[in-house]
Amino acid sequence: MAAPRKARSADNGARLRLIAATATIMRDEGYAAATSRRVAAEAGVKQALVYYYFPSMDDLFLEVLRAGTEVSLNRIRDALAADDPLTALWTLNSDLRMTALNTEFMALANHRKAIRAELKSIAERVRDIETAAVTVALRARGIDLQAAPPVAVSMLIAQTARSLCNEEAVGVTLGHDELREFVEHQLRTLGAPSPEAAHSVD
Amino acid sequence: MAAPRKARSADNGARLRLIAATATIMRDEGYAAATSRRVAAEAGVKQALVYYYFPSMDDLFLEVLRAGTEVSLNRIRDALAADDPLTALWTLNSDLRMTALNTEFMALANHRKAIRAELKSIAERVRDIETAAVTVALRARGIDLQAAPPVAVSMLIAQTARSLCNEEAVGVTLGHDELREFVEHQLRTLGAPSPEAAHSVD
DNA sequence: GTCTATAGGCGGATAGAC
DNA sequence: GTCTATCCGCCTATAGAC
Repeated sequence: MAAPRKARSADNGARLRLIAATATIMRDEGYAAATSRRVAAEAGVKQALVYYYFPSMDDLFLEVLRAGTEVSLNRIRDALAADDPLTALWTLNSDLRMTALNTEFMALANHRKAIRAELKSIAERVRDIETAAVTVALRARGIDLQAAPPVAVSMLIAQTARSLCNEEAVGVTLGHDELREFVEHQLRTLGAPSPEAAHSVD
Repeated sequence: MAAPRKARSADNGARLRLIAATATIMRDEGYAAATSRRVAAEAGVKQALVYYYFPSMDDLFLEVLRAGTEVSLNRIRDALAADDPLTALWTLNSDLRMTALNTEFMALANHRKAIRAELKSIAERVRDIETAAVTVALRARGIDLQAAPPVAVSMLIAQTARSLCNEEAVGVTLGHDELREFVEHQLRTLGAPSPEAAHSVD
């Protein structure tokens, strides 16, 4: 917090470049490769500057996580405003680009308290947003919310999509076509709001 | 391969202790903490001995993975031989003990070819075993295997259980009760082999 | 099979000049 | 705000004694 945050004063964007560089290296080579020297080089600055902006490397990792959060949350909110929130949820969590970085942070979170707390907070915000969208969608389809709690349906869709991405990232694809087809079939079946339910919402 | 494998000759179990020590440290502090010095200390030997048994630290990581494989596969096979394979699959993958180590290896696999290949091979063997058990269970329940492909059902159950564990490991529990209850309700519904199906198998 | 010793490098972090 | 220079520790890996 001692380091400048929004102070766009004399800073040439080095802070932002450092955050972006760290994310890139973590994604491509793992958190262990994201050293102060490597991220500085990637950002085009000298190593000591890292410690001008961030008290320690752990703080930098935390900032990488925070920087991605608002962007992600907005993407999620936008996507879930679409016609079919259930399919949107599936597509959203099938995005392979975030997978590697997520895995790194999960691994980090297992051993660093600050990362764990931040990740928990983010995960819960995401879940709240996704569950809200699913609630609306299920209600519009006339589905009994007691029998199929929106939060459970939301998690099922999102976690399944993520699991497929995680596996794909390490080259495992056995059964993926079948599971994708199965899920997408269920989504199509639930696809359109049922007529009688549409009335009951009026 | 130059290092002794099953040579129980004059070795006091140092090799096995090194593998166990590495697993412990990876689980507790992450793969980056599993250095030759730390694992040697944990195993009660000197650092250089690590390089007598393993050409490099990466090779040691690989051996940790391999050592766990046979144990795990047997556990899985045993569990799935139970009365209710679907519930067994759910319980099996809800085991919190393996979670942290799995996460470490997933992260490692994203950046090391040898680990990735080994993990892929293991994952596919596990999937084959689990799918076989699910196939039998679904058939016994008279479920249409075209509409619900065993590999998809198997993945859905296993991956959902694992996702819950992964989240729990970082302290996220929002919605877990609802999802567990939902899944377990579905499992109960599918619980007993249906009478007519039982006949059709005769 | 296990050790001591060491080479040579990279790591986090700080002091202080500009 | 960015740099140079530096401290000091830990790392992987090897050589060679016992």
